[in-house]
Amino acid sequence: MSPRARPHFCSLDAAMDVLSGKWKILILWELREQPRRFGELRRLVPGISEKVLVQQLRELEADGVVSRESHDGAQPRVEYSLTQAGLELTKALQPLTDWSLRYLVRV
Amino acid sequence: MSPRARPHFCSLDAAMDVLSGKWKILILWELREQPRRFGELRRLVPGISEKVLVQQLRELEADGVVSRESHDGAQPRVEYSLTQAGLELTKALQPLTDWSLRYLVRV
DNA sequence: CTGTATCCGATCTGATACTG
DNA sequence: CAGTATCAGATCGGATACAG
Repeated sequence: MSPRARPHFCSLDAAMDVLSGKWKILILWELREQPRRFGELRRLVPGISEKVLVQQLRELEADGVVSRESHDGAQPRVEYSLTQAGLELTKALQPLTDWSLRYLVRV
Repeated sequence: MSPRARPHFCSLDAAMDVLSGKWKILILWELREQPRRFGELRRLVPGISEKVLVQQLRELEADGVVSRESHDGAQPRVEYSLTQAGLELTKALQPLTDWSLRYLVRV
């Protein structure tokens, strides 16, 4: 769950908490241009288990960066997308990506 | 240690790895304006154990964002400071802090 | 003062099987 | 299709004692 039990020492700490989780960055990345269905995300994030995918999506949703929309019919169909906050978050991460390219070299 | 065993999927992922650790953000914050001695950091980061402080400092050092300088005499004396990469990293985190203030409200 | 060495519990992640 | 349930393994962080 998020906010996780841990207290925050500063606002940056709180933001990091939103991103803490092995796959969250990748999930946000896959949602950056369009909504994705659960099954799509499972394919786009190779190696993640269903349990963990659901869990990380729930946390991102609880933190207000992802929204979940369920269109149900004969076949269940659920779409996940970035909220405004989520979109702004991906933008706020750009300098960090640049820093990484400059100083970490390795990818 | 860092880079930790985990493979990275993108450069942002690599940057997040540098910051992953319960106290690293706080340690970087305390080093942002001046070098600090081990004992100072222990006091400035309340609640951290010596073991974990050393560990996180070693990882930050391995990732090239913190440098350690040992001036030894009768009393051991060690100073930690930000490298150029570390300083740039703190700057790259500013938009994330702003995002947090705008969208998370809580601190 | 600046660390090491242990041990332990909490948390996180993964594999697998199953359900509406 | 979109999840839940369960169990196990790995990793992380914390407490404490001790050392150079």
